[in-house]
This record gives sequence, structure tokens and C-alpha cells, in this order.
Amino acid sequence: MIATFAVRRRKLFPADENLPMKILYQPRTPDILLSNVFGALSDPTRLHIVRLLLRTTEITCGDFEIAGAKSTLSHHFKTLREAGVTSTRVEGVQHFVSLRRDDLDARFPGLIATLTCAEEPF
Amino acid sequence: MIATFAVRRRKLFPADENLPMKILYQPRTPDILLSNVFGALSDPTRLHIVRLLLRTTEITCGDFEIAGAKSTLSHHFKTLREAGVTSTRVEGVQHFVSLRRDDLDARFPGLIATLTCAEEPF
DNA sequence: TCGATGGTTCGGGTACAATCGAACTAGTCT
DNA sequence: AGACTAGTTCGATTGTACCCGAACCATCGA
Repeated sequence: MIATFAVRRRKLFPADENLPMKILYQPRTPDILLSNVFGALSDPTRLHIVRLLLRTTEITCGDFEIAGAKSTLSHHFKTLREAGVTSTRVEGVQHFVSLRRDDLDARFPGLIATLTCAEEPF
Repeated sequence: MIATFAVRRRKLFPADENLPMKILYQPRTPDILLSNVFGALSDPTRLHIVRLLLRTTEITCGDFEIAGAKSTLSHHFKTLREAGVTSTRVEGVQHFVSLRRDDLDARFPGLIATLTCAEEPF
């Protein structure tokens, strides 16, 4: 059985729906779920991104040579943001991503420490 | 294309291979990888198991009413053990599962604290 | 207004994970 | 030996995640 319900929205005609591309959802602090955070951090690429953010405060998608396709990287950043791990500040064309360090520390004390330790081969 | 290589081992003839069922692999402490630990903890059922283990020191698979099938539960315990989160002690027929608290604390300080906090709806 | 830049979204392929029932195994008890 | 218990393993199905290229969009500079 093939799902057919996802075809609804075709984007080729710009004005017929006004759901903007720039929503950038992120959960409120009390809504951050530990299992989601762990899920976001269970991917080696994303864990690497977060470890970078522990040292750099802010990065953009373009600051990466690591990953392959742009869309893949965008997907990882979205996953981190929607899990509540990062937040994104839009400035002109660039998206600056930072760790929600205080929020995470308030909600899950010890997590930041866990991430900081042990440099490992992922 | 359908994979055909997995058909090799049929178990209906007991003595033709002696790979025992009782291996119960778990990684040595320095081999525990953070991304694997996070992966194991990203499932709500397994996170719940681990939270239980923070209070109970040891449990058996039978101590659960939560999950559905026995095989599913067994799978979750295997995942936790192979990620390095738990260890299993066999005593007669029962398997006693416990948190590798010291190992985790040594390798990833703060992780246990993270798990201890915040009772949440998973 | 046109093109470049820095991303997001879509659609699809492929790989992995969760779940289950059925079959099996290994100990224990009678 | 036979039945019971506690769990593992197998095989299949279903669902989800990762990854990519193509299309799209919004902003900026010329």
C-alpha cells in the first residue's frame, strides 16, 4: 500500500499557500524531551556538530567541510533544533546555530558535562 | 532485489553448529561509544528501563508489565547491553540486568545525573 | 532586475530499527 | 523423562532515519 496523502502540497505555484519556509520551530524549554535529545545526539555527525558548538558558540551550515550534501546537513541541523538542542538565529542569508546550553543545563543537569568530556572516535 | 544470503543458518537441526545461545556480549569500558549509548537511550521504552534501574539495582525481563511481546523486551535488553549501558548476570533460568553505573560514570561523567533528574512523560 | 549565495523542502532509494509470533534452548521441578 | 519457566533467536512486516539531487526561496550586491 502506497501512501498518497503527501502529494497535497505542490510548491510550483508560489502564491496559492502562504506557509512560509521560515518558521524554524524549536520546543519551549519545558517541552524538551530527553528521549528526543538522545535521539538527536545518537547520530555521529550530529554529535560532532554539538561538540563543535561547545567550543565555537555559533556556526553556520557553511562552516562545514565534513558532510556531503547541503540538504543532508540542513536535515541534521533541523533535527537538532527540533529536539531542543540548538537554536537558530537568522541574519540576512545566513543561519547562525548555537547550543541551547542554559536550557539544557536547566532541564538536564549533567548533560553538557557528558558532552564535554572524552574526545573519542565518535 | 531481494537479499538471499541470510538464509544460511537454519536452527532446526540442533547439533550441526555449536554457536551457543549464551554469549551475552557487552563492550569493555573503554570501548563504550557515546553515540551508541545515546542511541540506546533514545527509545522511550529503554529509557524507562534505565530509569527503573536507577532505583532497583537489578531487574529481570519478567519484572515488566509494560511492553508487549517477550521478544521485543528481550531485544531492548540486548540493545542496552551491547551499547554498554547494562550488564547481565545469569542465575539459573533468570537473567538479572543491572546498570553499569561505575563504568558509565567513569567514561561519561554527568550522564547518570542526567538520567536521574526530571521525571517526565518520556 | 539579474545572478550569486546560503540555505530549506520535496521525493525517492536504501538501510536500519521496532514489533510480533513461532520456534527453540537451557535450567528446574516433579 | 516430561512439563514448566524464563528467556533468546528467527523470519517477516512495518515504520523510521539517513542520504542525495533537484527544485525552490529569500536576501544581498552589482
